[in-house]
Amino acid sequence: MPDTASPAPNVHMRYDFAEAEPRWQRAWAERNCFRVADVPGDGRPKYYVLEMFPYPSGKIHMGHVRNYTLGDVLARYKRACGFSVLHPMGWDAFGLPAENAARERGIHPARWTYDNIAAMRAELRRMGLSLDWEREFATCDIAYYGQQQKLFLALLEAGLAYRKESFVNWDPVDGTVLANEQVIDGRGWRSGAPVEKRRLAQWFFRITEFAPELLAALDGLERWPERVRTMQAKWIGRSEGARLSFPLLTPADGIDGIEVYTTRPDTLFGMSFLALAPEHPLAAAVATRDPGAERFIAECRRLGTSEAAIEAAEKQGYDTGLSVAHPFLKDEKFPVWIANFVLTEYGTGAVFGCPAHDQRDLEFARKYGLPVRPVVLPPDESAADFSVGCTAWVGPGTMIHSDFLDGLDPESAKHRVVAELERIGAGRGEVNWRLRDWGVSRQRYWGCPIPVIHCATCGVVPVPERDLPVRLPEDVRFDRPGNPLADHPTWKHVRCPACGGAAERETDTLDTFVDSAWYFSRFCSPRAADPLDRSAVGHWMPVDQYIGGIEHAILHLLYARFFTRAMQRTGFIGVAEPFAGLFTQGMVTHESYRLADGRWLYPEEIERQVDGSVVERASGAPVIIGRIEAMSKSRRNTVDPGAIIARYGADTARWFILSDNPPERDMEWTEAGVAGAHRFLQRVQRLADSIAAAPTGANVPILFSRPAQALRHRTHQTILAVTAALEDFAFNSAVARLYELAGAIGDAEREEGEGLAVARREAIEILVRLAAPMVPHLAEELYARLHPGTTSLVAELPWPEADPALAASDSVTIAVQVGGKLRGTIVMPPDSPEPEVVAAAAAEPNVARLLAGRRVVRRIHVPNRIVNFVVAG
RNA sequence: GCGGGCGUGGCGGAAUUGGCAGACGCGCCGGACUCAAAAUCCGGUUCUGGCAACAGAGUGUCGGUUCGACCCCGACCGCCCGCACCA
Repeated sequence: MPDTASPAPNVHMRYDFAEAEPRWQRAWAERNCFRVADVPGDGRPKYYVLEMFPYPSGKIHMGHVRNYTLGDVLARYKRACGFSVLHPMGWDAFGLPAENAARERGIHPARWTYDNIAAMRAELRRMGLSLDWEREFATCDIAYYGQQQKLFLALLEAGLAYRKESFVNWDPVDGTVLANEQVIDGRGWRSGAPVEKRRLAQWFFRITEFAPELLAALDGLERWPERVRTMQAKWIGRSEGARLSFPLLTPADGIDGIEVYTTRPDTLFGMSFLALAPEHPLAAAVATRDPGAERFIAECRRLGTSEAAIEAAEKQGYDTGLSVAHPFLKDEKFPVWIANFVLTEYGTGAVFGCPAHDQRDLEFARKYGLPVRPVVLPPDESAADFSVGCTAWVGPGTMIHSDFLDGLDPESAKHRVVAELERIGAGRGEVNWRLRDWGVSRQRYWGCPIPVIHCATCGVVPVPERDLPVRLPEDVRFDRPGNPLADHPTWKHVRCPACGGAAERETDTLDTFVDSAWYFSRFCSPRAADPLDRSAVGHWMPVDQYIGGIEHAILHLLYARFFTRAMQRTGFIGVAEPFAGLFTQGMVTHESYRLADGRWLYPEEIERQVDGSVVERASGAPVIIGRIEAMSKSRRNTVDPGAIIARYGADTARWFILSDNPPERDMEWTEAGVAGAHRFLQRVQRLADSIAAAPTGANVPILFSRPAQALRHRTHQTILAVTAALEDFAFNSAVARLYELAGAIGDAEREEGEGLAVARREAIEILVRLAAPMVPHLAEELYARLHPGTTSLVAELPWPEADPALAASDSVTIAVQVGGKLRGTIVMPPDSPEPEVVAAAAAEPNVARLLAGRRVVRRIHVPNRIVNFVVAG
């Protein structure tokens, strides 16, 4: 039997993370370390740190681990710095996968969702995140979506929500409508199915009303990545131009003119044709009596605009036979075409074609033999021989063949022609936006019911306050396609609140992006009887630091910005912008592995041979190492955080994920990296235990020996460096500084001198406390071992402060250059006078050798950094 | 096509923003301990020449500004991301 006697003080106690981590998690919970009030009265400055809340798929993935670790480091650090920190967690719980589970496995969406939440909550708790769990909610809680219905009605009343019939993006696989933002490369963002166009009555949020301020306010979001701001700006898409109308020479079908939007009114005299979108009302009217037009329009619809963008760069058109007059060229008439490249949603759904100065118009004109008339003469060209070949001229120049515009530059010509159009009443200057109103109707069960009632006599009637919330029925069937709410035998049949007659509930539910467009403000007062408590959101909002994936750069972040403004206008909140700071983390990647037959293997199914090759563990078959790419189930290059935490502990997972590289970049998850992180944490633990066991003597020594001083200097410099790194989100640099300090403590173990024991105890304690935001459990454990009997928790301690005297260096190393090349270094007291530094530099042996016999023409001295002798020749 | 970002050892990356390029980690090489291995500890590790001191080259390429450039300017090459018939 091994010796089982109690360990001697200098024998290292093993740190059992599996026992210790849950123990410290309980300790934090018992002391309510992370709880804050809705409206705190303690006068501490507030800091709201939020990570994008997860969809409850059932298991956390490494992306979650990275996201929540980053946020947790920040939350713990800010708390130590004296902030009162709001750090909540919840669940983005409505959505399609729950309905798919219901269809495929017969589980009720609610059951599936809440089971998943329970499983994921346990995994998140195991990570030791400093969350205020009392604020937790799921968006599928009636307490949440019921409040959301109140917000919807407020928006409806304010005219920010409305219903209209329109062409919508229809996802034939998911059987629902998608917002423009949810169509990616012509396909549904979830299903990947090609999107079709359908005409349906839908609910919309009037996000376009805020387009100017959503764009303008981007400039003020200084703590947002430039990338995200430019993406949003492009998405909102402001353009300046003119709207003008072209009268039809022979009014047809009750339409006597066509409105056109253009950003190039200066090229109006270069007009060659007018083109309508296939969905334009006049095109539809023509189609009723022209089978050719009807066929053409049907063909365009079949392809769909987005699909056509991919397939057919080819322009196609159909001549309606109609013509329009020109506002200035009175003797001329221009043909009206239907063209597949004209978008119905942008501008007026009709354009005038100026082939000489627009590439699309040029391609169209060449194909159908339409005239090409240049009106902008490029610099260095002569009007006599300038002609347009197969490339339109879109650059600067001088206006020609343009009557009263001749001689102007295009920019001045724009203003001039707009003024003229306004004078004769044919058009006006107009700003246009790419942003469309946000379609929020979804023909789905597992979402927030839209709280309105359709009455044959009264129209759309809001559900009265007393009848809220509109609760989802629980007894629904998923054995038929389509919306189970519409299919429900009784749920939708109600009395009209206005006239008392028979009426029907709206059966559409809200896009789940609505749920995530305001959850951050609900976290301020999650149990309030109203959607938001004014004083709570007044205290906590905006979110000081929001952290999440770049994939939400447009959709979620733009919707949240809009919805906050809408809530501001309807009086629920006092701020316009929800997120003062935004940090977008990189993805977690991993090598991928596949067998010769193409089958992908999970990392745990492979084995690395001594020669570096890889085989399948079960069969010994050779494995091809694939690309390092984002973890995905289809490539099986995922690593389960639960398994990592079980094997190495939460602290190791956190430490590795922080140490590998800067958090905004993609990181590669490697087995070697995790093992290395784990080794380091064990080393810190051994250091702490040996120091805890060593006597320090009764008193602090009066005199510290040279090595003791050096260690203290390093310790206090580390405080400064780690603090700066954390402020900068440079967690990998913070980690590097802590490695250095651990190395210095280890080195000091081999030294001797007065005060070393005290210096080492100070160093390890500082190390533990600086590492605490990153590895909170180990920090608590080691702090407790260093202070037997303490009742303090590191989670409650203030952030260490550097002693300026100790942090200051008593010497600096100055580089010495000769002719700009490094030739040696000298060590001097800081801020030494220039003559002394230069003299010492010149005396440095190698420098002196190289200066011998050469004329120094100039001496550059940068204090504490460099001396450069510029020599002649 | 338009917009944004990025190019530094075998790898991830650092460099106080114009002042010692390669911190720190991974990997690799060598050593100590061990019967041996693991673990741990110590040392080395940009390239070339040299026992060394040291010298030369070096931050995608070419050029420029500067006493001095990974950093600033110009041109180009490559990679990543976003948008894309937006009139």
